[in-house]
Parts: sequence; C-alpha cells; structure tokens
Amino acid sequence: MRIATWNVNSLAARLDKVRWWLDRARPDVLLLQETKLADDAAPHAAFKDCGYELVHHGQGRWNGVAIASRVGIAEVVTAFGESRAAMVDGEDGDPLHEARMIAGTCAGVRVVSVYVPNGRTLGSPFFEAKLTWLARLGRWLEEACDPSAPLVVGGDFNVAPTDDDVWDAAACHGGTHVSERERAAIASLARWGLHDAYRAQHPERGRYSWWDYRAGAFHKNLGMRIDLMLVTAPLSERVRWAEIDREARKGKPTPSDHAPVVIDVDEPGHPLDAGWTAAEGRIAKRQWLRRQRAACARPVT
DNA sequence: ATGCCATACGTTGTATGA
Repeated sequence: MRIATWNVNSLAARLDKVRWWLDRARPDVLLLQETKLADDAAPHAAFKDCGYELVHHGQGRWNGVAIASRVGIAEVVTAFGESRAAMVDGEDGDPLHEARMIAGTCAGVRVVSVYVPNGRTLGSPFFEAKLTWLARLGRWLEEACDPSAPLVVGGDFNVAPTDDDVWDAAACHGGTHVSERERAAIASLARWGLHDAYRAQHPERGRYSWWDYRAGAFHKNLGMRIDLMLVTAPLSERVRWAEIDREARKGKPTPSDHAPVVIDVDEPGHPLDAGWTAAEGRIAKRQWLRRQRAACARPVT
C-alpha cells in the first residue's frame, strides 16, 4: 500500500500536475493540503477519472485539506469533529475554525491530512495559535484515536523537527518552524505514539520537502523538511520504503513549492495495474523502482 | 534568507505563505 502527502498550493492551479503525479506514483491514498477551494468547487470528477474518490474540507480562498483514495474512504471526520456551527468559516482568524484537518479510513488504515498553521513570527498571536492548533491535534488523537492501531498523520506540519531538517536553522524566517516550542509540540505527538516514517528510512541530511520559489532555492537545495508522515507503531513496522519526490517540484507549468512525501507499506514499489502478466509485472516493477530511486533520491538536481 | 515568487480575489492592489 502506498500513502503520500502533498501540499499542492492550490488544487485548481495544480490539477494537471496532480493528475500527472497520480499516474506517475499511483498512490493508493494521497493526502492533500492547501487546496484553496470551497467544498462545492472540489474536483471530484477529475479524481474519479483517475480512479480516485475525493473527500474535501475547504472554505475557499485559503487552507483546504482533502484525501484522495482508490481503496475507499470511510468514517470521514473534519475539523477534529467539531460541528459545522462551531466553525465560523475561519472568518474570526482562529485557525481552529479553518479547514486544516480531515481524516478517513482507507483499506484499514486511519489516515489524517493536516495543514498546521504557519505561525508567521515568533511571539505573534499567529504563533500562539499554531501551538494551540498542534495541542488540539494532540488532544484529538488522545480522545479519538488509538496508537496501537494503524494510523498515519500526514501533511504540512510547518515545523522542521530537527536542525537536520533545515538548510540553515539560523536563517529561517525569524525562528518559526525551528523553535523549541514547535518542536516540543511534535515531540509530544511522538510520545503519544507517532513515528517519523521518512526519517526512519533516511537518516541523511539535506532532504527537504519545501523550497522557496525565489532565488533558485530549489536548485541550491535550500529547503526544509516540514511535510511529514507520522505513523503509529503497527504501521511503522510495515513501512518498506519512503521518498520525497523531487521530480514533482520541477518543470512547467509552475509546480507547488512543496514536493510529495511517499511511503510504501508492506512492500516496496507498487502492485501493477491489472492486465500485466506476472513476469511483465516483475520487470516493470523493478524498472519503476529504479526510475523512482534515480529520480527522487538525488540530493540536488 | 527576504516576500526577489506564487496563489486567490478582484481589479492594476491586498492578504497570505514558510
């Protein structure tokens, strides 16, 4: 089973790129962030054409999260299960009232797509709201989820868990994304039972999931690893492969400033589509894996 | 190592992002 997360920075602007990537990586489940769409504008038909069911939680201009699955989606929860009445369309500026969380169950795995608030600057009300939001995520996990069951919280956490996850912690946005309190919030999630699936497969430095659009940051590999796949123990021991697909950060038209983070559960690569013979399937799978490694694993290209 | 890039909304500017 392949599960991925991708902050697409507008699903409307990125729809062709997302379709290309679904065909390229064939994830079973894709967690999406920053769709920047209202629910009634969610592109269900486009995903259905690619073989995916889409569940979406958005309010329009900003934020917006979704889950695309080709193995079914059940038990959908948005906004930590708060009622619609409690949500005031984010108009009060409280991130707890914004579309930043959606969960579902796909092929026996509880999947949670999160878009953690940015925080803007240390000490600002936005920064405090970011910490409050992360604490709310922790409380929801404690109340509604089971660390001994297979679960992944994937998404844009807007936190680089360690200095190995950022090109230069000192140069980083006046301290957000790398501060002690943000990292303590991630550590608190870890204590509940969430493991960093990508880091478990890749101890090396210099692997990032976001690069600034400007000043050639991507080509200089000046980035941060802020898109995470955090998995509970029963899922962690099933992870066989993880990558950040840098290919998706390249090319025209303009890509998202984030790259997808992918994990394979139970086996590496992906079961091929029906219609292949077993022998053809094995060969194609090896070629696919080789291509993936060559394309994704280079530190800088 | 910031808003120099990119997005939406709406109209040539403002808000937001990490």
